[in-house]
Amino acid sequence: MTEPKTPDAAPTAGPFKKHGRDGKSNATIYDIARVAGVNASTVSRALSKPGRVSPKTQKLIEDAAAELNYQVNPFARALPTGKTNTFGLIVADITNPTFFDIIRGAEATATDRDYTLVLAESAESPATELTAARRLMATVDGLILASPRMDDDNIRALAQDKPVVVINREVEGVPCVVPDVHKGISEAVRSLAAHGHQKVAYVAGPPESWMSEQRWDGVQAACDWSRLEAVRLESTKPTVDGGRQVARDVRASGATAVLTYNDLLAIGLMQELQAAGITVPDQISIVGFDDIFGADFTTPPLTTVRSPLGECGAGAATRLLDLLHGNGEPAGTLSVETELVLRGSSGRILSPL
Amino acid sequence: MTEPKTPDAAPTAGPFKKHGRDGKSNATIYDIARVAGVNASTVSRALSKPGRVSPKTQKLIEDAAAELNYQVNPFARALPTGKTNTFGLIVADITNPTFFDIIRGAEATATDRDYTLVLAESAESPATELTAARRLMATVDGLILASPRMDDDNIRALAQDKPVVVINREVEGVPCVVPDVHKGISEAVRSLAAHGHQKVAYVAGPPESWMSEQRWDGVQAACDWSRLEAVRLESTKPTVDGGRQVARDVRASGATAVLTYNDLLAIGLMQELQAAGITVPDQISIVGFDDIFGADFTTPPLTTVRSPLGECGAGAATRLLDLLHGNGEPAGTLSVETELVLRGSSGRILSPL
DNA sequence: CAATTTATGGCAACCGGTTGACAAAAGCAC
DNA sequence: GTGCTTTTGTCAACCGGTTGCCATAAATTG
Repeated sequence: MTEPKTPDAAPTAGPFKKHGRDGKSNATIYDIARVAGVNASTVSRALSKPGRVSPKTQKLIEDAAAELNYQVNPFARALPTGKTNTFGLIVADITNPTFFDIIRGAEATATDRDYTLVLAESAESPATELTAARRLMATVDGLILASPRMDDDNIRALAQDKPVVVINREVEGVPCVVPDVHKGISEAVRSLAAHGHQKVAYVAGPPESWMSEQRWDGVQAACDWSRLEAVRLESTKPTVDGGRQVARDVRASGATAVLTYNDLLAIGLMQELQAAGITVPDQISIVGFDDIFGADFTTPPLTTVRSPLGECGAGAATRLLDLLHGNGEPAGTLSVETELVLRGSSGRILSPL
Repeated sequence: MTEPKTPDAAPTAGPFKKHGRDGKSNATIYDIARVAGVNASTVSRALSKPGRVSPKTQKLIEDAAAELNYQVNPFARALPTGKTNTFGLIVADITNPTFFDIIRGAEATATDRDYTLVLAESAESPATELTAARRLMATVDGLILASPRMDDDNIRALAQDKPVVVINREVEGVPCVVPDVHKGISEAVRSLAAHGHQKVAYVAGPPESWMSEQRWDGVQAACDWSRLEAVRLESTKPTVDGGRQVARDVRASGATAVLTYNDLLAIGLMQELQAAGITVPDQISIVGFDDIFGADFTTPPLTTVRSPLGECGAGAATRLLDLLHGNGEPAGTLSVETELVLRGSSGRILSPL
C-alpha cells in the first residue's frame, strides 16, 4: 500500500484553540471547483473575467461560491497580478484638522470604488515621510501625498514606480490637486477694502510650504488690485501656539486686518489679542485659511478662506483610480475653487488701536 | 540573419512610459540566492529565522540582499503564512475629532512596531461597520474597533476569527480598552457642587452608545454622593447641531449645570444658549466629555472630562500586537483614567435664569 | 453533411515566499 | 579511525489564485 506511515495521524490540535484555521477555514476556488464539478481555472475565470464562461457554468459556480461562502484571498490574487485594490494616503500630521476632510474625502471615494485606504503619517518629517512612502509602495496600487514635505525629485522618483497624486502642492510631471487661492483671497481682500481697511498683514507658514507662498502671492496681488498695502510677517510654526507668538508682531505692524497662513494661526492670534484686551473685529480683523473643523467655535467665529479639502481628497482619489484604470491624464494640475466664508472675526474698524 | 522583421524594431515603448516593470523590477530571494551562491530557502531562513544559518552565509546573503536592494514581497509572504503585519482600525466617523487621537495613538504604535495601519469608517451605521470589518478581516492580522455600533454577538464572532480589541465599550469575552469615567465625573460633579449647583442635567448620546450609559451612570452616582439632583435629557445626534437642538430642553429642565455626552454637544449647546442671550457660566455651567481638539477654542473655553484618547488608541494597538505575538490576556478590560479639565465654561451661578 | 470557425473548459506553469524532511558536513568523544 | 550528535544547507511541496496555450464541443457556414 502506498499509505504513508503517519504514527498518530490525528489532527494534533494544541490544548488552546487559536483563532481561525479551524474547520470553517475559508473556501478556495478548488473547493468551489469540486462542488461545481469544474476545473479551478474555470472558477477563477467565472469570478473575474465576465463572459469568459458559459452562462450555465457561471451560475453553477456562483451558486457553489455562495453556498461555500467564498471570498477571494487578496494575497493569492495580488501575488501574480501585483494588484491589491488598495492605495495609500500620507499626511504630515494626523492631528492637524486640515487633513481630516482630506482623509475623509479620500476614504469615501476609496470605499465607493471598492478600494481600501491605507493611512500613514510623516510626523512633519521629510525623512519619515519618505520611509513611509517606500514602505507603502510595496503594498498599494498607488499613493496620495497630502502636503508632502519631501522634495520634488523624491516625489517624481516615487511616481515613476506607481501612480502618485499630490495634494496642496504642484510638482512638475506629477498629477496634482490644488486649491486655487485666487477667488477666495480676492473676496476676502475686497471685503476688507469695503470695510475701510488700508493695511493688511499676512502671517506666513513654514518656509518649505509651497502653499504658503501661493497665498502670500495671492494676498499681494489682491491688495495691489484693491490698492491696499500688504505686509508680510513670519510665524514660528503653523499652530495655535505659533499664532499666539506672532501677536506682538501683528500689533507692531500697524495693520488693521490680518490674513494668516491657516486657521490654527488665526485662532491662536485671536486668543492672544483678546487676552490683551483687544476686541475682534472692532479693533482688528482676522481672516484664516482652510475653514477647518472648529473654526466656527471661536467667539467671534472665524472668517476664513475655505479650501474644499474633502473635495481635494476625493478628487485626488478619483484621479488616482482613473490612472490605475488607464484613464485620465498622466500629469497636470486639477484646480479646485476657494471661497470666502464670512463670519464674525472680520468687519469694520470701530475703535482703532 | 535571424533578425525578426520588425519595421521599426525599436523597443516599442509607447509615447508615454508606464509605471514600473522596467529593468529595476524588484529582486527576489532567488536573485539573492544566485548572487550569494546558495539556495533560495537558505536565503529565506537567513532573512527571517535568526540563528538558523551560519554567520558567514548570513553575511554573504545580507550583503547580496543589500546590493540588490532587496525587499520582501509582502504578498508572497502573506500567502503561506497568513500574516500581513497589518491591522485594521474602524471608527464610526472619521470627521469626529474624538477619533483623531485614537487614530494617532494607534498609528504611532503600529509604525513603531513595524505594522501598518489600515483605516476604515462605518459612517455610524452598524451594517456598514460590519461590512467594513468583514472586508478588512481578509487582509489584516487583527482589528481594533473604536466605539463600535454593531452588537456584541457580531463583535464576538469577529473576534473568533482573528484578534479584536474594542475601544470605548465593554464586550464580554473580548479585550477592551475603556476610559474609567468615575474619577473624571466625580471631580466634575464635586466642582459643580462646590460652586453651589443643585440640579444637574445630563445630555445623553446615541441610544446604542455603551459609553453614553456609562457616563449617565457615573453622573447619577456622583450626584447621589454629592446630594445633587440629576436629570437626563436625550439628544438627537451627538454633534454640534444636536447640541443646539437640545438647548430648549436644557432651559426647560431647570438645571443650572449641564454635562453632555461629548464635547460637540457641549459646544453646540453653548452656542445656542449664548445666541439666546444666556451667559456661560454666570447663568449656566457646561461640562463636556473627551477634551477634543477645539474644546478650548470656545469663549469661554470648555470645561470637560478628558479621556486620554491617544492612550486608548495606543493601548489598544499594544494589546492587539501582544495578542498577535502570543503574549497578553485573551480578554479582559484595560482601564484608563479620566480627569477633569477645568476651564471657563463652568463655575458659580451669578445671575440665575 | 463536411469544413471551419468560435465558444468553452482543462492543463500546467507561474507569482515569491515558507517550511518540514532529509542528507551532507562538521564537531566531538573514545 | 569509528560512531554519534549537532549544524547547516538543499529539495520539494505548498499557500490560492491567474493566465497562455491547447483540445474538444458547439455553432456557423458553404
